[in-house]
Amino acid sequence: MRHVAALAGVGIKTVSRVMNDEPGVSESTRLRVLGASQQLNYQLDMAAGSLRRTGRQTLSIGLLLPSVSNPFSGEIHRALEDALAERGIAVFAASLDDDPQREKALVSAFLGRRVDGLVLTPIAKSQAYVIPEHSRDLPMVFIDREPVGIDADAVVTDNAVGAATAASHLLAHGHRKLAYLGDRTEIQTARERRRGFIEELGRAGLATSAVPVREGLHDEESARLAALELLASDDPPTAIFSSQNLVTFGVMRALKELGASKRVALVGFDDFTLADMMEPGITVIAQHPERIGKLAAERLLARIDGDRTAPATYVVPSELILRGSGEIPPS
Amino acid sequence: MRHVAALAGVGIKTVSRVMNDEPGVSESTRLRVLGASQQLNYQLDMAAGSLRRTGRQTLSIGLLLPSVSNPFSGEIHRALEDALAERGIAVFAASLDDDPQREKALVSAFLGRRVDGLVLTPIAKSQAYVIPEHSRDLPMVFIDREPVGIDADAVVTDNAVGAATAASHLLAHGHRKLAYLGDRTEIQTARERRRGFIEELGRAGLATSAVPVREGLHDEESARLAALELLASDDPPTAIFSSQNLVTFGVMRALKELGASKRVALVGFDDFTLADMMEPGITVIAQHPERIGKLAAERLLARIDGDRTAPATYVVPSELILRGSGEIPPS
DNA sequence: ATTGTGCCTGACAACGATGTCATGACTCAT
DNA sequence: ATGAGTCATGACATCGTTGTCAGGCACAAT
Repeated sequence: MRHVAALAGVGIKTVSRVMNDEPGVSESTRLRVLGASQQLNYQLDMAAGSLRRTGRQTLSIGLLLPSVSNPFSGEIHRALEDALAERGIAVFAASLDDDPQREKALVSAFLGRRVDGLVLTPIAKSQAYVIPEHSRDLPMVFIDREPVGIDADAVVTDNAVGAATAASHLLAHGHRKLAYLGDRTEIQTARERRRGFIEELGRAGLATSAVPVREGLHDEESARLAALELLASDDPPTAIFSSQNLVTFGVMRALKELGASKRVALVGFDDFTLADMMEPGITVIAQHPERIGKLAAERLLARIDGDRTAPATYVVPSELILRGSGEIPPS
Repeated sequence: MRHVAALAGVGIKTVSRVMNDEPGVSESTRLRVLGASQQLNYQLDMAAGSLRRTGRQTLSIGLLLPSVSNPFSGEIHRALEDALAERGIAVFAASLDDDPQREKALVSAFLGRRVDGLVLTPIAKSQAYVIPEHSRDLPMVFIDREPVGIDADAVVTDNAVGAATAASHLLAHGHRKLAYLGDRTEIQTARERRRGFIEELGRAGLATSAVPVREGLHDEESARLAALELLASDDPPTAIFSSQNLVTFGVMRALKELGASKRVALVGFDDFTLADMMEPGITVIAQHPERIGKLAAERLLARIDGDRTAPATYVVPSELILRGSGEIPPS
């Protein structure tokens, strides 16, 4: 900036005024400064600026996702980015990989970079460790799962309701022998989905203790094996609910292997590309990651703008999408 | 930092030393400072630090992708992140959306944040606008496509070779009537893939002028329509090569509608989830985004560490994956 | 007693910007 | 001509940190 000032023959403060579009600079000096800055290819240093600037904003936020390569996370990321880009806010994104220690380390890395806010998918057992920052009014929105040990904004899918919808859909198609295949129970959303599914069966008068529940499935292969085992039992289910994409894929593989794709009903939680191109099409409870991202961005911006209302949890409804696999009648 | 110093009863420079693990601090003061910093929940301000620090690194880089919600981009992002995380480098990620102006604006936004390096997917017709920064030794690696108007590092897939492999694979299975469905020709990779495909047919002695080429396809629907039209012609192709995921999906839909999935051969460029679960499985030329990301990270780190060798283009080989659709013989 | 050698330690300037405030030049009404 | 008001401008302190350097202390060697 000094060089620009020298070249334009003005004080550095005047350069600062021009670069920030502040009033009180005559048109002629403005042009002179602009010319000099272009000639030197000068660009304002945002970090240095926010050091002194009142409010001290860095116009950047931190985003913690299960993995940036996960399509669901990608959609959230994209929606957030779009909402924040309008305000010139850049996004630091990082992957957690189900590692609670990484969660803390990354939060710390973002804090050290003085982000204006944090959007995070909680992984660790408790998020109490960010209480100091939260109390200091660092804007913070949790997504996908509600945080534990801290009262903060959260944006989540109606997991239990969605799973219950799946259950009642299968019941309505005449199924009485249903099975639940789910992810690890440490994951809050997995627990919620199971609860919603089982409770709905209970409301319909089914002996829920007799409903096969297979949990702890975190990849395609374990889900495939669990489904094969279930379907090979004496009294196999006529309908399966899978609580997550990878589990759904595993079940699909098992059904295909057994040639049972058109005989056993399947409803999966989470939509996925080409679900409608499968044979049959896969009926799903779709989440709306783009709405989650958008809503999270809105909440975060509101907090950044000084909203001090009590934290709340915002629920984004899921949606049942009929494609065939969920409408197969019991055999 | 002042507060920590005051609480610990030391000078701020000593606090700085402790926080940066510099030598020359007695164990007793070190503990006192550490205690005070924890009590105050103090965290170093990286931005302020790098302002003064020699080398002036911010430990953050900028990453420009077609879209963070695109799975291919997501894989690259993830591989980059993993390689950079070891050095404590954080990643600003942003989506370009095929908008050349956005490319420039985002580069500018990252420069203003004084990133230590840039990894970018070029969209604009020329990347000459970053020459000033590149000359100033700002590390820069282009991915997926080679930049125009600037001599800089690039990491790309062997697009032409991959497409040629697809062509020779189909030829080997006896096809003589092949069609090419491709993306917009403004996109360098699309042109390369077409070139590789057509040239290979030429080498095999086919009259390439007779090979139907449909380009400018950028989404499923336009690809579907193009495929339908081709297949409804007097002399329909017995094999189709699609140059990109969305185009492949469109072709798959068209084939399904016509009940021709098992009659017309199909090879797609780019792998995708569940490709093996389709009926038949879809044969593809798979790219390796994770290798692209890893290699880009390595090049960037080398540049950051002062490597001044001449810029080069690194080619990541693609891979033919047989799944059935590409092995259908001509009818 | 003096000098030298390490080791800790803190005062101070500097990084690149912005907030505050004083200054000088004008204009305009009295 | 005078005082008030407006406008453009730059000097300077400051943001939170690190680089430089000098000072003080303890201990060993002379």
